[in-house]
This record gives sequence, C-alpha cells and structure tokens, in this order.
Amino acid sequence: MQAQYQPKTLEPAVQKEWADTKAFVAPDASAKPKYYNVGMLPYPSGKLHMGHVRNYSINDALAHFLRMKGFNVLQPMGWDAFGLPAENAAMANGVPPAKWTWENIAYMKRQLQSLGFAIDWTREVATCSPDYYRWNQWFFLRMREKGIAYRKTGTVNWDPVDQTVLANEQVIDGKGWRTGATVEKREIPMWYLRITQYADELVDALDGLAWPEQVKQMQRNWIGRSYGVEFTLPYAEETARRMNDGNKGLKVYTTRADTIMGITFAAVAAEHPLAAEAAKGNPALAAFIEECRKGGVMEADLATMEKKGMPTGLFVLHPFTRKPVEVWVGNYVLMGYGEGAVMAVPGHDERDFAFAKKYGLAITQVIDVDGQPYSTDAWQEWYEAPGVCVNSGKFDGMAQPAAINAVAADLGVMGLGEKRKQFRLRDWGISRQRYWGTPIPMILCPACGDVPVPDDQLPVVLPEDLVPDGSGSPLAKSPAFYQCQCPQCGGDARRETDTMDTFVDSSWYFFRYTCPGAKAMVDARADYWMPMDQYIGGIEHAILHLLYARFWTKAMRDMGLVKVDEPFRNLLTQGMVLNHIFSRRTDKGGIAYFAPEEVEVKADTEGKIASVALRADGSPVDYGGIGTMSKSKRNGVDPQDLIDRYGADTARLYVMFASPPTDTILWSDTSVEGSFRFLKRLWKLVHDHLEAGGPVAGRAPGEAAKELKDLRFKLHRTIDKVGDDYGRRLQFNTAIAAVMELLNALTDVKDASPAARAVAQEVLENAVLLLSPVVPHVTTVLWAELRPGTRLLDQPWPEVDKAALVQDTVELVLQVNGKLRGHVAVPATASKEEIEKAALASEAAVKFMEGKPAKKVVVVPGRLVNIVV
RNA sequence: GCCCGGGUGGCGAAACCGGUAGACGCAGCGGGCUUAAAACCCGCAGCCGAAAGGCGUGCCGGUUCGAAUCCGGCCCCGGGCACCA
Repeated sequence: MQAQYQPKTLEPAVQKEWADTKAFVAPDASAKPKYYNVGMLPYPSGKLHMGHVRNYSINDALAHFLRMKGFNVLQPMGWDAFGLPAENAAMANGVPPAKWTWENIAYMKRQLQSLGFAIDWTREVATCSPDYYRWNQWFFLRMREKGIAYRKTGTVNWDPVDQTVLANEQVIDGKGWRTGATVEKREIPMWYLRITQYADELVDALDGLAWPEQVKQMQRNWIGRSYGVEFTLPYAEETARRMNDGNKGLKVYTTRADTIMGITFAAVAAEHPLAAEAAKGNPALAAFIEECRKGGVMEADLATMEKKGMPTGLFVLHPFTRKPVEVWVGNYVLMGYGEGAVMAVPGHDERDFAFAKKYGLAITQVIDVDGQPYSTDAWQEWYEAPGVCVNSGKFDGMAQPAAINAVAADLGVMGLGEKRKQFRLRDWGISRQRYWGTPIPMILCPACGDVPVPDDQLPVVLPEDLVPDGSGSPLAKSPAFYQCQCPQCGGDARRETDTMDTFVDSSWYFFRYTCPGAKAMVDARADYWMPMDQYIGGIEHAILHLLYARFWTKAMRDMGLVKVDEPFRNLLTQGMVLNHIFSRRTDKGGIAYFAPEEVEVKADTEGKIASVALRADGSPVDYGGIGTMSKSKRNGVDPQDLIDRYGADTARLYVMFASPPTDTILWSDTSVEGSFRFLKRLWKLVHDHLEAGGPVAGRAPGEAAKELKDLRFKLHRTIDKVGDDYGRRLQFNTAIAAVMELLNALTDVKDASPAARAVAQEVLENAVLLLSPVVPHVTTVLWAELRPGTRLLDQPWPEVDKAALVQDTVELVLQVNGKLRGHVAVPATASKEEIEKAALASEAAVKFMEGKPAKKVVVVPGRLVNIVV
C-alpha cells in the first residue's frame, strides 16, 4: 500500500472504475425498495459554486447511505438551461445564448463528474433541448383546452428608453439597470395558469407532507386562504351616472366585516376605472395617477414606499347608513389584487390609520377590546385585535365572529354582498417577452383569433442563432420565426413571440428523469419512481418553485398522466452559502458588481469592513453587505481551486463538516486544511495498521482488556450515532465529528497485541464504511486494502453490536442547587434511591451542602443528580 | 412593509425531549522531530482571577430544583415577496 494519500491519482482511477462498471445506473425495476433522490437542478451559469457542491454532496451522501441500506437508488442530474443570464451573457459577449449555455453545461458536467457524485447520467435533462420543452408546449395546450391556461392583461416593468420589459432584478431603485431611466408600469396581455383553482388542495395537502414546518408555513401564508365578506359600496347618484358601467357600485373584499361601521373612506388603485373616470376634467388627479405609474411592480417596493393618495371627488354610499363615503386613489392599492378597491377603516387598520392621519380623514373607533381607552392620537397594536362592536348601531355588543355573520347576513338581504373565501395566491403569469425560453405554442390569426399550434407541429422550435440587444424580444423582430400560416384558415398569421417562465421548466423535470426517451411527456416508469423520496435544494425555493411544481404535478394527475398527488415526499431545504458583495453605481445610474478577488478590503479595529478599493486602479468600491452567492452579484466561489488543490473528497468533506445542511453559512475556506489533514490521517492509520502485519480477519476470542472493551463501546456507539445522523437527522457535521473522535480514541490505544490489532481492524473497517458516503473515493481504495478482493460498493451499512454497548457503571453529574459540583459513579442498574444515597454520601455533596439538610433531590437516570438545600 | 429562519469562544460549530455549555475542527500558543522549512507527533486553550471561586449562549424580563433550549418584549443578520433562478 502507498504510504502517501494522493487524491490526484486516486480519484480519477476510482471514478473510471465506477464509469466502467456503470455503478450508478439505476434499473427501472428491482426487488429492492426504490429510493428516488434529487437535488434541485442547477442553472448552467458557467461554473459550479459552493452552494452546488454543498447541495449535491448532501444528496450524494444520502444516495450512498441508502444504497448501503439496501435500496435501489436513483440520483439523476439535469440543467435548468433557459433563462435571463444567457441573454445577458449574449449581450455582453455577442455569443448566442444557446452556444453559451451548452458550453457551460459541458464544463459544469465535467466539474460534477470530477466531484465523483453517484449520478445516473443516462437520464440527464437539459430544459433548453427541444425534446424537453416540446412537452412544456404540449401540456400548455392541454391546460388551455381545460381552461387552466388563459389570457388576460398583466402589469410589467417597462423601460421607456430601451423600449423593453424588465425583470424585477433589472430594476434598481425604480430605475432600469442599463439605462438608468425611471421604470414605468405597463399593462400587456399575458398567458396565465389557473393555479388558484388548486389553492384549496395546495394548502390542505401540506398537512400530510414530511416537509420542514417552516416551509409549509411559508406556503400556507403565501396561498393565504381567508374567509371574508365581499360586498358592494353602492355608487352615489353622480358617481353612478358618470361610471355608467353596469355595476351597482364599488366591489370590495374584507376579512374584517365586523369593522364595517368604521368605514370613513374607500380607496382604489390608480389603474381602477373609477380613478380614470374621476381624472377626466381633473388635471391634478390625472397627474397623480400618472405619478403612480412610475416605478416598478415589485411588491417589496410598493409596500415600503410612502403611502400617498388623492380624493377623486366621487362618492359611494355606506351600505348601512347610506351616508356618502369619498373614494380616494391610493398608491398602495394594487389593481391585480382582489378588486383593486378597498374599504378603509382607519380606526382598526394600521395602514388606513396612517393614511387618514396624513390627509386629515375621520377616524372612528368601532371595536372595543377589554375597555381599553382609544385615542386617535397614535396607533396602538390592540386596535387591530378582535373585540366587541361599539358605535356600530344594531351590531353593538357583538363579538367578532357573530358580528361578521350578522353583517354578511344583512348585506345578503340587501343584495349587496355575501361571505366569500379568498386567496392571497394569484394566478401564475407565464408569459415572458424574452428570447431564451420555451416558445408559447400559439398563433394569432387576424381571422380566427388565438389558434393553438397543432400537436403534430410540435415542438415550436426556438431558433438558436439569435443574439438579443437589450431592446425588446429578438423573436418579435425575427420574421423567420413569427411569420406563419393559420392552422385553421391557412391565411397569413403571426406566431406568439412570448416565451414561458423558466419555472415551467423546473415544474416537472423530475418526472422526465424517470423516463428518458419516452415518446410521451411521461410513461409508466414515472409510476415506479415517483413520488420522489428526497428532494434537496436551497431555502430560497421554499415558495415559488416548490409551489409551482406541486401545482403542475396535480394538473398532470388530473390529466391522467401520473398517479401521484404530491411530487416530493421529503424535503430538505439547505441554507444559503453567503459571501461579501461589492458593487458600484455606474454613471448611467445602473449598478456594477465586483468579485471579491477584484477588490482590496480594509478593516477597522473591530474587524468590520471600513473601506474597499478596486485592485486594478485603487478606485473606491461600495461594500454591499453579505448575500447569497450568485452570478449576477459576482460573489460566487468556484470550487475548482479546492478540487485542484486537495481533491474532491476534501472539498466534499469540508462542506459537509462545516455546518448542518440547513444552516446559512458565510463562505470561508480557512479550515479546508483540517479536512485534508483528517483524510491524510485516516490514510496513515490504515497504512500503519496494515504495515504492522496485514489485514486481520475476525474478532479475537476471549475476554478483552478494559481499554479494548471501551474502544469497542465507542465504535458501536459511533456506528449507531452516524446511522441516526445520516438517516434520521440528515445532519452530517456531527456524524463526521463522531468518526474523528473514534479515530482519536483508536490513536490513544498503544497496544500491538493480536487482540488489539483485531479491534483496530474492526474500527478502521467501520470508520471507512461510515465515512464512505461523504468521501467515497479514498474509502473505496482503503477498503480494498483492508479487505483485499472485496469492493466497498458491495458492502452493506454496518450493524451495531449490542453486546458491545453494555456498560457496568455510569457516571452521573452531581449538582448542588443546580450548579455542577462533581461526579458520582454508580452501577448501571442502580435504583433512584441508591443513586440518591450515593450522591448524598459523595465528598462533593458533603462539601457544598455545608451541613444544611437536603430539601429535595432530583434524580435524572443516566444523567444527573441535583441536590437542593 | 409583510411572511419564514437565525444570533453560543478569535472562527466554523456541538449540546437531538428542559439536565455537565463549548464535543469535533480551524486559527493561536508551548514543546518534540528536522541543518532548516514543510509535513507529522505531544500538550495548552470561553472570559475574569494567583487560587478558591465567580461570570458567561444578541439585549431586557419571566417560568423552573435546573433554561442556549420554554414564555413575553426588544435589537441585529439572512431568505422570500410572484419577471434572478
């Protein structure tokens, strides 16, 4: 056996053996139970970053562990290959997105392979390949037939200079990222998917999922099912005349119908028809509405901006008092939300309260909570709490649920409203005015209207040679793409040039992995592998991706394509890998990012970052705090340096040992040395053991010395713990630490007897098995040395020897008044009374009780004794 | 702003169900080996204190024989907010 641990030669050799034996190709049928294990597919941004290494190292450890536990494991991989970065790269370098993407895929695949992940590459999926996205198109048409896909207008960010739609990411402080122009809202027609039709099931089914509670809670809140009252505020006479829209009044929705008598005004969105009507002949209002168009559509921006409003001069009537209520235009009311109009009860809604204070509108208390004194001077938390109606006429004295029922009933009698369930969740807008995505398979015919592309003409292939220039969609400027004949009438028509949201691609790729080459979207093989047993990916996907994939699965089920209700049985959301962000505003008002290695950081005396300068020319750079590693912020760390220097096993061991998978981690490579050192140590231990007399077969007979018994105790406790950490806790740092402790204990035993050598062999073999899911290369080689003629890949997970875990005495912690004062050793079988007696008689107890009698003695078996005096 | 997490030595962390705070590792310090360096090996190490001991898990308060862990309030950091993926 080689004396030196040499990952550079060892790892490629082991990888070649795996490839030659097709070690990780999973059969679609097996006598073993199946285990389908997927990491969220990466976007091919160019290079892997540490977040990927972390993600797939966790997946891979589980894949190996479950294989050793006797499962037929499938671990596939693919590429989320459509998206904006390819277009940005194309604009920067003039390279078509397709070429850039395929090159990135080739490079990143080599990186994944060099990390030695146990991936079944025969099932690889790239979402930009026509073989894949044709099924996006096919399924879109099926959804359209069922009314799940439909068209309506939606609001987008519009850059008036580049004449193009911007992604939220491309809007910085309300300005376009390239032009610096103030972004505007613009209404355009878009395709939507009726996810709200599944809202009830999406929220109810969460209860049955073995997902982190945190993620389920986020999804529940996001879907936001509420039971409220929808009602109409009737138009006042002049308003009805001017609106002349066939509606009786302004429709609003509220979950707080019990506060209805506190309405002092109403508010509508700037895009609301009532606002438009009111603006006629009111230049100030028209200017305000125009003002509201400025800025993007991001919810976070809308929620934090200053609440502004203006009266319309139009009135609606309070449904009960018939008193006029003035309608205001508010910049915080969203048109895409409910009806685009809200009732305002400043007495009991914090946002309305602030608005009323600002514009001097009336504030009325209509809810009493335990008689607390109400004042309009300042908002208090309890104003929003449920209570009892006051100043509410016939509703006075009613508690919240009764009041809501009574209000709804009365509104019903008047024909003005009723109870209604509502969701915060909105339908999924999938149209993108971009090039690098799945073409939406529709044709717009001047004679026939919207006409679907016939199935036999799918896929609508995306041309791969276009280069976007930042102003509008290249497809919309490419007659070769959009000119076509109407499939119905044969006349000249125009192809839809919008492409699909890339979340469509990632909503069902895990089905496609299960049936590569299927002639349909999926085939029966999906029924074998699905539902997925373990899904692992970043916490940033807790809502959107996971919700869309759940919806898509249910839509496929209802179309009879698959049998599962839910795609992901178990979910592990890994924490983000963060790094420092350095940026600078450009002279155009945009923003430019710099990689950490491009800047020089100076810290103040407390170690905080004080100043940053560009290495190239010393010019100042802004410190942007810390954030997720991403290509757009240029703060990703390429693992290749680590792999080149230390090998794949060290890189994997390092990311797994650094923290529990769900923790957010701030990137630092200072302790990589330690992981490398540990593998060298493991190698040396095996080497020295074998040099001293070769492998030992079997256990030594007879009663072992205490030292060896203790070592075997430690070994089997470690096997138990590591199995629990991998299988139940999905926590790897503690498992690795436990094996480190075990090897430290082995080193402490200085005994070269045959009995000791036999125990050492047992310890080393098991340590190799326990570590093999994390560091499969080095353990493959070490196993072959320890057990010549056998393969690590054929070994089952080790069994705990229960006999080795039997102990004669246990040491308990001794506390006096809750403070640690010593230890007391008792027989493992001692009763509570015997433990108490031994504790009270101990030297430490006598000393710290200072002669006082024990008031109480708490005994926790196997743990501690606490004497209270 | 709203929803969801997190905060423990110089650093990454451990403590799984309320029971020894800091396992394991990094960096550091002392020693060994070496002509020297690297590598490797042994030892020390939360803070204050000579010691006895005291203090200590973001901050303030509470429950408990006992709190990093449970409860109330606050501060800071991260993720998401529907066109980044």
